[in-house]
Amino acid sequence: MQAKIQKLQEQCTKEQKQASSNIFSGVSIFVNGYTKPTPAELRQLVLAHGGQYHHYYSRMLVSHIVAINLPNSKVAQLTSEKVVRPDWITDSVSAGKLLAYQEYLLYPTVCKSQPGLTFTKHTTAPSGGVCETIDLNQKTTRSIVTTANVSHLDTVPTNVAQSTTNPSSRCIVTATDTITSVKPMDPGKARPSKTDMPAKAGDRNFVAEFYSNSRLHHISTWGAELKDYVKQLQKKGDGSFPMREKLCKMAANTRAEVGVSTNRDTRTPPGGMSRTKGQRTIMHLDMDSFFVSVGLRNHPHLQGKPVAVTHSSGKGAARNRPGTNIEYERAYWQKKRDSVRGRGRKGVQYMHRQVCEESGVDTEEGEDEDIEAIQAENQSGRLGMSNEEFFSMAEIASCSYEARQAGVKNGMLMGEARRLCPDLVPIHYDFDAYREVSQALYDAVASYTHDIEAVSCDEMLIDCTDVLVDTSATPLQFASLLRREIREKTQCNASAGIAENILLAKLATRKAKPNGQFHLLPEDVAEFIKDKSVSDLPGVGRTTSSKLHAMNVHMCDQLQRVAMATLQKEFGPKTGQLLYRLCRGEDSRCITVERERKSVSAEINYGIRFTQMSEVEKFLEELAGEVHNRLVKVDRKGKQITLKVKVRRQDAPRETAKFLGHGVCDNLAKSVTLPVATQEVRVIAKQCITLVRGMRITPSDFRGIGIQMTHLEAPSVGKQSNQTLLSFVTPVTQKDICSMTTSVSTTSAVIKTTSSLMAHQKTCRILPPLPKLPNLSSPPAQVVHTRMQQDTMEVNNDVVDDWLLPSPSQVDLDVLAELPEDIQRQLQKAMTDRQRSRPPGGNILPGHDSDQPGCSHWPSDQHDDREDIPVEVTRVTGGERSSKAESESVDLRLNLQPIVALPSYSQLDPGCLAALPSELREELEHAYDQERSKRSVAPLTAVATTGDKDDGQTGLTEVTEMSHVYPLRLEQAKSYNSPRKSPAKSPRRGAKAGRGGVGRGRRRHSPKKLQYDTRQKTIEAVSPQKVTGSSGGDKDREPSVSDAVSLCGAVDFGAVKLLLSQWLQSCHSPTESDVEWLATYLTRLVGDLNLEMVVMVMKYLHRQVKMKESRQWMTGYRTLIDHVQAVVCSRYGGMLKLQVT
DNA sequence: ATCCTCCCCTAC
DNA sequence: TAAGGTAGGGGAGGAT
Ligand SMILES: Nc1ccn([C@H]2C[C@H](O)[C@@H](COP(=O)(O)OP(=O)(O)OP(=O)(O)O)O2)c(=O)n1
Ligand SMILES: [Mg+2]
Ligand SMILES: [Mg+2]
Repeated sequence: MQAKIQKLQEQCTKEQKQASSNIFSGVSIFVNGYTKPTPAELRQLVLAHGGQYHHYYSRMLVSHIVAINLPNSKVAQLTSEKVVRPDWITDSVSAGKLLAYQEYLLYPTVCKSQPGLTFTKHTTAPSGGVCETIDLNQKTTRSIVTTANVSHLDTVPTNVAQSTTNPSSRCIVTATDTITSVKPMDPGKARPSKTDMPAKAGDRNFVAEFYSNSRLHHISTWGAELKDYVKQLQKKGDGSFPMREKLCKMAANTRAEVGVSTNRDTRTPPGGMSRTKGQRTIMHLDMDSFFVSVGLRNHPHLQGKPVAVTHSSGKGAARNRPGTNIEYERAYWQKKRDSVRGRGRKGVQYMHRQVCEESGVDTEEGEDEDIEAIQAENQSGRLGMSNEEFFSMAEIASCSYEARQAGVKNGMLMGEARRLCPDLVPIHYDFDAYREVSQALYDAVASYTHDIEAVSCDEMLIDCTDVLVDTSATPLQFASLLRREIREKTQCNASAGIAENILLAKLATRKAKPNGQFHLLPEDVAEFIKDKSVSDLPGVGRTTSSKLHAMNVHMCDQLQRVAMATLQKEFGPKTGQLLYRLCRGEDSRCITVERERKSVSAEINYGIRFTQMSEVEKFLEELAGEVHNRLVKVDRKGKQITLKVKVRRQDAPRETAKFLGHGVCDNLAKSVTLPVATQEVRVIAKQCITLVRGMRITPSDFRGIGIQMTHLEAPSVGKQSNQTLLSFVTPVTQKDICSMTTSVSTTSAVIKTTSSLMAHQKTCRILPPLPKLPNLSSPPAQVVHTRMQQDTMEVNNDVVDDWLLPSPSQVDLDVLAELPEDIQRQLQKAMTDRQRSRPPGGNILPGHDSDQPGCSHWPSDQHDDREDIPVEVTRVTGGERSSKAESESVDLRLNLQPIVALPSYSQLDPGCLAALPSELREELEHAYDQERSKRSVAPLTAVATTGDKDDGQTGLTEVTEMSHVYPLRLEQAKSYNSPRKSPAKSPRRGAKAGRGGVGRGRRRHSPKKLQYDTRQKTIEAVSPQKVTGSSGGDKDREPSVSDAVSLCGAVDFGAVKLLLSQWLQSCHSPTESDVEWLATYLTRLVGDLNLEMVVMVMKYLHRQVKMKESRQWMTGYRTLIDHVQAVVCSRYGGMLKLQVT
């Protein structure tokens, strides 16, 4: 403590010495929240010019508060405070004299609604240190300033401290200290100029900066590294473990001392001698509150205190950044809550549930959405100054067991944690140290055995069977030894669980923690597992446990009573069986080494804020570089590139609750399969840029971006004449190269075959025939082949694509470059040839791309015979943390490319066809006739569109679906059914090739807008709220169709559909009020127990919306889904089987 | 059946 | 302020 005070004082005096003027003499500032310039810079300025700076607020000491915005509360308490903008400081410095602060008041006219600071009226800090106010007796730091009440305690030059070998030389502060300030100007660190800009994507070095601060990135990376490390150990090890001698001795000593049958370990056969044959002994070893334990080595005085590792400084954040609307996110999560019943969380006991209400949720921790909600509630709540005011959206990576007693959990937001545990002390990350401790942990164990599976940086599984046989030690002896060694080496505690399998070992560890060990014996398993919550089972997470929950299954013994068949039906064969076995304590998995890597990816969903598409593209290049590096690191190339994007949801506020967080988003994914695996940044970047352009997202709406490579292969294989190939490309101008952003793209299936064939036929150097597309009369391979015999070499940019080949403008030369040269030539020939035979132009989209020379896409508004050029597929999924309805993926086909074909005739279920209304069937058959005659196919949407126009009628999808799914049953106890598509679904429906896509083009051609009046008409509904029979016990009841509820007078489905169809066509996007109206109508239907109608309406909407390919419509539809599910849920305690996809 | 693709889910 | 990554398992549903 003294040391700290001294340091602080030194720091201040030192800086004061440098005072260059005295303009701030008598001025003593406190900076609230984030400012520009940063508080650190303001501090420097003020100190440099004779003023004083306080790291937290004290009315006694502070003459001016500096802020750029203040939370919406407690203005009344601030009446006498001088709250000024930062430019008062800077301007004064510029002017060389103290300017009148009145000109710089943040709120010149103080009114009642003026936002106020979040601190209490009173000030407790008595001692007026120049720089810091430190009160050793002040226990409740929170009573001083809530926005700055606790900050990291190791803020005193951590570098200095850490570079010191003697930990005790580090700054020491006891937990009761109220030193809460000194958000550090670490002398050693070049912080100041770095931190003054928000870390936004696009900033120089953002990617590196982000990753270097991302705990999840770190643990992920380390996990992989350690798996690899173990692999290497196993490969290189000679099987000798000298250290085992120690264990041998230990075992021998114990036997000598205690005798075989008296220690606690008594029932454990030493050395596994009496172990059943084939039975293994598994030890699970896990560091106790890992990050905290490591961090506390530098803060021994914090031992025994509630501590959390977090980026939060401990100051409250500015709550009301301009543009934020926390209420929105609150509402969003609230809605989710309503549509997901009883979501559970690990370690949270299920509480009794009434229908769909979520009693469990309130106790649910670690859910950022809930926390956001809670924070928002606080926000709108009372003005109280206390601790609850503390606001931070920073996540807690790890918290000490003391903190856990208060309910704090890993992953929880700091704001929420501080509500549960006001004394929670935040400490900084120390990634280097974690990594070192991890290594020490692994090394310690590895000196005894290599039968290890790396689970994570703080955790591993050990198959002890051999060691124990070898040393005649008991498992607990081995555990003790390991833990002792780990503690000696790392000064951190580990706990160990021992059992006959992985599952039980993990459960045993949980029981052992903290700093303990537990051997679960086979005879105790049944009793042990019985009253474990199902969510305690590893592999049972939020979704699964909530499904189980809905089946009224909470404890393992309850789960044991569910038949295997039931579980498999509900969860799938594997998962069903897994659950069946897990709840019995059975687990036959062996500890494994990392097998072949299957994917490599990099994504960033934080700090993504763009204004220009060019920034997006630049960022993609950076990310591509990252992916490239990672591919190189694992020595792999990838053939499929997937671009994952988070997009701000249409109605979400631009400013997220969490600073620079991603907020409520739609998820889009788009992928391309290359003809040849690649590692190249340029290739990856270009592909991604092409993909992202195709998504047509407003740059400012990006919230997250990721690139994933799959279909990995070893680079050595496909790597031939690279050099020459590159030179082959060289003649093409730089401009050309840049503009050629799209690769040869066809369906994955097609490509896959193609490339495998290529590999096969490498020797003959002839392009393999391109495989037939499904559903199409084959574009004959010979055609392609023939064309390739011709010879021309020019590459022209403005070409139209052909049947199978992409347009040259879409060929990525880098990809091309990876092909064998002969093949390249053939390709080029083929393309130039094709180019001659087709007129150019006509496929350049208006606007957007037209200004970009090489960026022509497949035409979107025309479908000629190009259905076979399946392209990338874009998908949209509901917001992050998907749940139930929201999690369903939606194919929006935002990109223009996808052109869709009818399924091959033979694929049609004849019965299904027969079941269609005659007009529809005729139309469908006509479409097939057309296909047959002109070798091209009427796009499915043509059919769908028909349904659209033809209002009395149902479209194909709907009909088939209805006939299969109906009667749509209430899912009551069945909402645990897979949130995904219903198994009884029409096979047509899901057909990827059969969806959306074309509808867009069509629609564009005939935008016949039924105008506004139509919509208005639609919007007034009639509702004689006639409640027939009701709730209790009518779940099994056949929902009765009632004609009492109408939408604008439309009662039967046909009429309703007509209205809806008019509505859908009348406007580009639905207005909120319209959606609300519809929601009201649906609510009434539910009230009328007319669920059948609800389902039909929803399905109709679904189908239409899908074809609309509009995010706005999709969002509207989703809103309705959420609404309907919530209403149905509250009424019936179950959910409808509705599709969001 | 068995493959493949596109996701969701889970864990740290 | 805040750093919300990453990989594998597996289900659904289509193709073969
Ligand atoms: N949501 C999470 C969970 C974990 N971690 C990091 C910090 C943890 O210290 C480390 C190890 O995770 P554990 O699940 O092992 O948790 P702890 O080691 O912190 O606690 P314990 O193992 O004692 O339960 O991973 C994280 O950053 N975010
Ligand atoms: Mg741990
Ligand atoms: Mg762990």
